[in-house]
Amino acid sequence: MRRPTRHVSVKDVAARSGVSFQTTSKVLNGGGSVSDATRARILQAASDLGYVPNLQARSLVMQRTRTVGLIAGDFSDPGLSRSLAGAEQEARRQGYGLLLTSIEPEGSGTEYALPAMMERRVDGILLAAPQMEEDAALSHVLDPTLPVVSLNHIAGGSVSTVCADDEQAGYIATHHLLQGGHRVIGALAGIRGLRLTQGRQRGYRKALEEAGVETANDLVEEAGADVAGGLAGLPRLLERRPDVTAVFCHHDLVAVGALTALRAVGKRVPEDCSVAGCDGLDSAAYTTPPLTTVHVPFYEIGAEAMRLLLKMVAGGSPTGATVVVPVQLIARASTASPPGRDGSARGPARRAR
Amino acid sequence: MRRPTRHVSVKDVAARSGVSFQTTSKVLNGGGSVSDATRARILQAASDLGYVPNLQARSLVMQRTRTVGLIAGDFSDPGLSRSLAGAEQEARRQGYGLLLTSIEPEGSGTEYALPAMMERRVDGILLAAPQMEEDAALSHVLDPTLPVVSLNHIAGGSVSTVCADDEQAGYIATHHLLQGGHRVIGALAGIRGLRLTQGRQRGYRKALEEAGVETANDLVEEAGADVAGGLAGLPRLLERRPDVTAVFCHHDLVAVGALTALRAVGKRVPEDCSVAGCDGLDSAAYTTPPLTTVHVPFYEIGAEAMRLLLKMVAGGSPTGATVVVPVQLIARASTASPPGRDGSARGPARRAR
DNA sequence: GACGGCTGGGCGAACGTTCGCTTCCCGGGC
DNA sequence: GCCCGGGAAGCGAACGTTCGCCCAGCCGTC
Repeated sequence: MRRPTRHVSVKDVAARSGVSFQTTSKVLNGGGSVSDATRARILQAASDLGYVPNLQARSLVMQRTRTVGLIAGDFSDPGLSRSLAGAEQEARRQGYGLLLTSIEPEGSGTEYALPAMMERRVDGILLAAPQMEEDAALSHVLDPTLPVVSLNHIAGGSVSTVCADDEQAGYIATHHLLQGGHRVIGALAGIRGLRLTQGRQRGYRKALEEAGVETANDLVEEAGADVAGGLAGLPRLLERRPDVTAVFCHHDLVAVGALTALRAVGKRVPEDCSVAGCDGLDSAAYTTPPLTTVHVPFYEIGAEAMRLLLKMVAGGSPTGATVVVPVQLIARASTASPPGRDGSARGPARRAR
Repeated sequence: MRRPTRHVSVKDVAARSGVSFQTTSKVLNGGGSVSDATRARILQAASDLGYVPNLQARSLVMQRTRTVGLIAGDFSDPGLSRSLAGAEQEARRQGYGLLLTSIEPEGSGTEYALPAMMERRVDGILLAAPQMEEDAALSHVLDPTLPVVSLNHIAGGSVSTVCADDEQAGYIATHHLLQGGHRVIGALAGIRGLRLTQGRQRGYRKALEEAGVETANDLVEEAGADVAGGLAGLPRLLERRPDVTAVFCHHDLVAVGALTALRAVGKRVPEDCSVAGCDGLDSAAYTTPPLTTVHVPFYEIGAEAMRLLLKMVAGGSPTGATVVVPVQLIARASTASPPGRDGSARGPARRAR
């Protein structure tokens, strides 16, 4: 079952240029003191033969693979796939390979993904799977000497994370609605238990409390993170609280569902009800009406996480700082003043933060 | 710069169980004739020590890495990211690692991506980057002994590909519009030069020709593959041909842009103009109105491509069959009969295929 | 003229595996 | 009592690198 053709190795190059293979190695790595003549000869031979260094062998002696692992959740998730793009780009920029695994929605990655990465001796691991937040055992099974960065909070707290300022996200979206004059603002919350959801929810409540308006529990409805969740969640919310004039959705996809659901019950957006999303997906710009949202720089988060990870790899330290990335409001046409109020966007509720 | 902690190797396990490391290796790989007693002792020692085999070292002697490379274009592209998911899942199922690189929109991948994979001695490469179609040099620089499968056509023709039946896609979308009674059907074509675009365009023309309706060049407008393309392309088309009553968009994202653009000029969909997309993105179900589209099984395409690649890897043969995957129409509310015609969806234009 | 330093290059070892072959020992058959 | 067969384990080599150390020659210097 061996591959039929042998690759050309340093020894082949050495034989062709009449030196020892160790000297060849020196030359090919730029080091050592070798005369210009032999250097040229070796380089020539290498290019003649089409020599490609074998990183496996190099890794063996160097004890580092210049490869990092990335354990991802569902990369159909647009946010995650942007982060992946950022991480990949940064790894590539620094000359690292990226070994990708995803884990099933139920799984924690402990059974397959982690062993697969360990066997391949990755220099570090980037975690990008929300479902890993649940797994308390994870931090035990993780090699404590291996640099790990996560885009999600990991139980145990020893893993450094890079993520968006979710509290700020919830805050500025809600604040924007308050500024518009809304006083009964519902929320379609994300996946229960996730730090992200908790953060956005905290921001939402904080904004409401600061403005001195109602923060009742029946104003928030769980809606998951996809369109179907919004489609189902909004009617439930509306049934309980028909008086809401604005809804803050933890996710843009949920907002898309909410938009559709509102249309279905005959409510106009934004005239009858405003909708604000969160995530800043590209597609949010093309809903009807275009969705007000909070832009989360997923790409930069992925890149920053990889940057941090590689710094830890280079420094040999398994722990690093935790980074929180700021977010930004993008106001569009899905939010306006509530019915029966003329549209002074800059209301008295404005607060500094 | 070496990693501070040594990993435990077979020698460590051997030392602890009092046998030679080769015997340990035998046991750990299930082979050889070893007494049950020592086998148990070795297994125990391995688990005590937390032994993790080193695939680098194994690869070195086995001459295969159980890792395949995947060179992707932009994986913010929803279709590509679905294919990626399918490919990853299949690789994982078969115990292969996946080394991921993406290439910049301009690049062909020859400069960085390919060398990076070759150095890491991947067992095969999956190509998933549309822009590689352009690069005629690619098939030369590719190691002819290395199994390669592509999701896009590769110049030179020696690379086996797995892709959707794009001609069928264009055909059934157009056919559906014809069935609705449309006779002036425009097209917003995808990225120029791509096989995918050519195929879909061919299907579009074929359906029109079979129905005996006009196939003028001024009915087709280039619109790329994203929302902005549709946003810009539709007005251009409409200006030239204000009489179109239906538009076939090569991509759902383009259709989203077209929908928005139509709304902007005061045309109702589908009453004034029908719109059909192609790709079958999830988000197409949630546009206003929900988009009629052709479902392309990206996930299965990715999985099938990986399956083919791994079969080639196992068989040691660098070439394999080319697979064309069927597609399926999903009729939704964005298509109906043209204005001034009552809505008999099953018109006389129906043809078998 | 001997010695020291520098330069160009070689050599052996190590990294962690797998694989084929040899060795040892024990039991059974003639 | 001898030989042979077979099971259990060991040994050496190889995979393709990097690294530290050594050695031979040459030049300059006192």
